[in-house]
Amino acid sequence: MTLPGPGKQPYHHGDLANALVQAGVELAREGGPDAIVLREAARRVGVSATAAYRHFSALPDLVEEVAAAALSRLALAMEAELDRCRPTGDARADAWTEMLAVGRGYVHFALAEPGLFAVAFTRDKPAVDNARASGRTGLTARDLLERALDKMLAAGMLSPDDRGPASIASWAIVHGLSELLVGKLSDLPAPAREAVIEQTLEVFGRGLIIRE
Amino acid sequence: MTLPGPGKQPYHHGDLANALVQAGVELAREGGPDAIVLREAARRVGVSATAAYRHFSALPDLVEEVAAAALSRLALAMEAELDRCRPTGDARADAWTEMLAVGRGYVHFALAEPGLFAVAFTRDKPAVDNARASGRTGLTARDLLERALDKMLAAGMLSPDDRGPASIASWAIVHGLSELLVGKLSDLPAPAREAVIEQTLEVFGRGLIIRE
DNA sequence: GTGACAAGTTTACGGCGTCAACATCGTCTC
DNA sequence: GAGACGATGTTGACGCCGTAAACTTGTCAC
Repeated sequence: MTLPGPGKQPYHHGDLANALVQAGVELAREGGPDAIVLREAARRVGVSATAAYRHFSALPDLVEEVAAAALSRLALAMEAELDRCRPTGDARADAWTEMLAVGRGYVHFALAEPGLFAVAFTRDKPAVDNARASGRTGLTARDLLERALDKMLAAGMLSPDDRGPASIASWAIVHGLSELLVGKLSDLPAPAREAVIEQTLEVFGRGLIIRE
Repeated sequence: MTLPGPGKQPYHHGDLANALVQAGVELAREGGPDAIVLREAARRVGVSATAAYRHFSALPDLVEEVAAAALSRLALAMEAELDRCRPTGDARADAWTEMLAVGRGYVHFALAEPGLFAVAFTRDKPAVDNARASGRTGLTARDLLERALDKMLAAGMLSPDDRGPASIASWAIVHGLSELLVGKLSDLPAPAREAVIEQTLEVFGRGLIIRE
């Protein structure tokens, strides 16, 4: 024992559940969903392999928590991108700027944190509590997208008939673009990647915006 | 031993590599990428656990083969959807019909075979040989998409300036829609799902097609 | 025939998720 | 205070997984 004083760790951790989720997030960042390994998370927290079972019924439970944290970080990244928008007063321009920011935030998060992004959309759990999956403003990634679409609608640049379809279509375009850039198109050099993102969002926007 | 006659299996399998890939495809159908388990594939083929190592350097090798097979099936599904198109002679209408068929084939395959679809886009292998990943006509899923876009271009309904961006944008919209419908939106009832697919493709198409 | 090589087998190792049994702590009651 | 008790961690064990090493069986070339 090298550290005297209060260094001796107590028998009980105190906040093991959160610590394990935190470790799980780190593992997910390093290697995606499959890298979330119960024994390794426990090891990193400095606790025995089976201690996690006092807080999670099994591994998928922990993965679900990590997924919620990942979704929250996605929302935070989108909010950060939104913060960089400076409104001009032109409702139409501002609405589209917000829509672009939301989309860019989504895709850039996927590129910056591919492991977390993959965990966030791991499909083997039914539903995630929205409260834990949200960002600073309490809104989820999807909420942020819906809000941008509502502003486009309010600005008269989106047909009411399109409001419904636009919801899933917008999500699909940013999600698909993210998955492709992180996966099959992962060898695109960064500059080309940025161009692709802008062009894709623009082409998609033309389908939404009412031609005047 | 209950079966007499020629039932005694030979020491050498004869076509073990293919048999293992076939078993891997079946496992992937049942449970996605994580369900591809070497020992189980060997068990199903009736061979010892380590026999696979005579044909694959390790598990990721087998997964890669399964992924190629899955991509091939995706292309086949898209070709089948294309076969149902009856050309009208109107180049513009036919081009868009083909585009829709390609997109529908993509999304419907994902919904019909979510496990294979997930394996096809598992991201931990660099590249897949296009020959093995193609369908009946020797074209990959992406090739089929590009061909539809070329026809739209030839029919004058797609601006040459958009031809480049349209490539990835189209892929992104069908891919993102597939991932969402199989994942986070998996509880959508089938009829609503079909409506979403049609509406999404239509909204996206409006962004591509030159407004006359 | 015999020797080399390809293809399958057995055995073994460490890592994983998980269960059952045991240990330690704070807390609540008398 | 004393002691019971529930929540939290630990140890040990089990079966499954991927993989490596050494051995066995079949085939074909000479």
